[in-house]
Amino acid sequence: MQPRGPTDHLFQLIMETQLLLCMSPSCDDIRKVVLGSEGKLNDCQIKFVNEIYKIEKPGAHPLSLADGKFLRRNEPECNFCRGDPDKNCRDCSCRECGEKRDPSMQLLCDECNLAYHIYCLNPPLDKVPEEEWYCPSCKTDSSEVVKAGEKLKMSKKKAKMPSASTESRRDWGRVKKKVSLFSSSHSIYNNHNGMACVGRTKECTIVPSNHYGPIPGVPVGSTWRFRVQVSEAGVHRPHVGGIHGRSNDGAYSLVLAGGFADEVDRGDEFTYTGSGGKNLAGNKRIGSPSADQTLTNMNRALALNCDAPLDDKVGAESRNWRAGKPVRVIRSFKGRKISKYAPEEGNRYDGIYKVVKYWPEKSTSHGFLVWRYLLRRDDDEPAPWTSEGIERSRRLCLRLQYPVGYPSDKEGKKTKGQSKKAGETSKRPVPDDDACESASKVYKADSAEAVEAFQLTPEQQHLIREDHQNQKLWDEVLAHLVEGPNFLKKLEQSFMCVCCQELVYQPVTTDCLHNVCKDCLQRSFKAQVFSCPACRHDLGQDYIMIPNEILQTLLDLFFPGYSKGR
DNA sequence: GGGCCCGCAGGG
DNA sequence: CCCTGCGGGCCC
Repeated sequence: MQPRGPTDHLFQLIMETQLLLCMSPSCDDIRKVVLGSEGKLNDCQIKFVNEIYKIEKPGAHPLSLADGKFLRRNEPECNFCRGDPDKNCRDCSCRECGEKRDPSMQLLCDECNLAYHIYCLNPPLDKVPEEEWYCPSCKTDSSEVVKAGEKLKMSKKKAKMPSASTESRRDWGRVKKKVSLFSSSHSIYNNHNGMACVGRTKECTIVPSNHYGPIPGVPVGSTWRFRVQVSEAGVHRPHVGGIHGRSNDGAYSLVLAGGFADEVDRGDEFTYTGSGGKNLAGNKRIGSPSADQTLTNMNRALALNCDAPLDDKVGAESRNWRAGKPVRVIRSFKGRKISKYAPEEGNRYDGIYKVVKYWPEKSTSHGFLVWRYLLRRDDDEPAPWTSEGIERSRRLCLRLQYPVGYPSDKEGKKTKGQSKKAGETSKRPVPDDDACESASKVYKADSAEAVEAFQLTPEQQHLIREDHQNQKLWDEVLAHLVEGPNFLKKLEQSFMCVCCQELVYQPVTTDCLHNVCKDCLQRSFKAQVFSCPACRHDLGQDYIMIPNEILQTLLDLFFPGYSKGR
């Protein structure tokens, strides 16, 4: 085979990974890691793939870390052993003995990435170490090396293996490696910044980030403990910022968090203050007012939602307020200090509002100019504080969502020093299943009735009947209609492209009845792989890829705007 | 309870 | 790339 470019190498790997997946269905995570990347992986991901390969596929070759590019080392085979499984090789297998046996016992050095059998080390290890590990040539301080018989907790490397739980891998309180030019030791300390500095572990892909209006499947009243979760849900993407928008388009969402004492919240209507004019010196995210605000950036974006020509001098009032662009509004518990409509805990999605007018004014509290906005609610879904809304939230079993795997109190960190007595109310409520115990018990007997069933429009029903090829799949998916919001999640899973792991776009429905993005299938063919990426069924080199327009139309109906993000 | 300041995501 | 930012945990 001729040498190929990096993208094709990636594709080759994807294909091989899929073969692995067929053999080992517990490999959801490698699937995400490998397939979620577009042509290049970061060092971490490469290491991860290497580990999977060592575990799942003895004799496979590690990836190269060079340039962060997605190249398998010594493509197509190791330069030294040419991939011969019977040949010993100290380059792609154990550095000490060169033997390719026991791939799962081979430890990768966190510095040079070379492999060592744990039993080939001197002294040998009896387990894969929990923390970072450095090989004999990289290690410079023997006190940092985990020796045989030392106490070992749950191995980080093990925890990353596909056989481990498929729970989120959020990095609770990140561990930083401090490297000093003058110190030879690999000192490790814990930053313990927890949720302050974590990144997203998921991303909303069913709609693009510049999507106006509700997020499909997220009902009014949905509540998350942390802003990063709100971002993951696609409801309000910035982790910190109050307004999400684009200065030449408009604002998509905002968060009410009581940042300004002179804001007024009447529930169905509220005033909001623009951003900027703050002193962020000292690497701060929120500062004290120190200058006049301007109608630029996010402030301009929000002004563009108003149904009136933009005016950055005196502001403007909408001609027809309902005609303005919709803004998703989230109320944070922090707004409690100035608003009784703020939730007691977390960040709650309260529905769609429109900008009625905006104007500049001198803040009474600090004297600098701020841009002020009046927003008014325009949503058919009942507001969470109305009796109708409360009833609906109950029916939909909405409650404060914590991140998956969020550490519990008993692990200590948080309550240490606070000497909170057992049983005393803690900020951290009980995990999901017990939270609204009494309510869920009532519904347990017939949980399907507990939520509002998802309603299909006549158009959707019609198109589903027309999508003959996917009839069986639709039957399966439609069985989940009774689960309400969960239906869309099921739908998304069922029509996820096995290559890019996103909702299929321009889907080709194969003879073997799988749905793959046309682009993904074309990439496969370009890499000389002519089989169905889902089941390996041979499609033939001359296969004509015809996108399933009915399915595309349906997916656009269910997930408005998602294809714009492609 | 207030000050400090970090990674991260998003826009420009 | 650089700039922005109605978080959040920790230390005092």
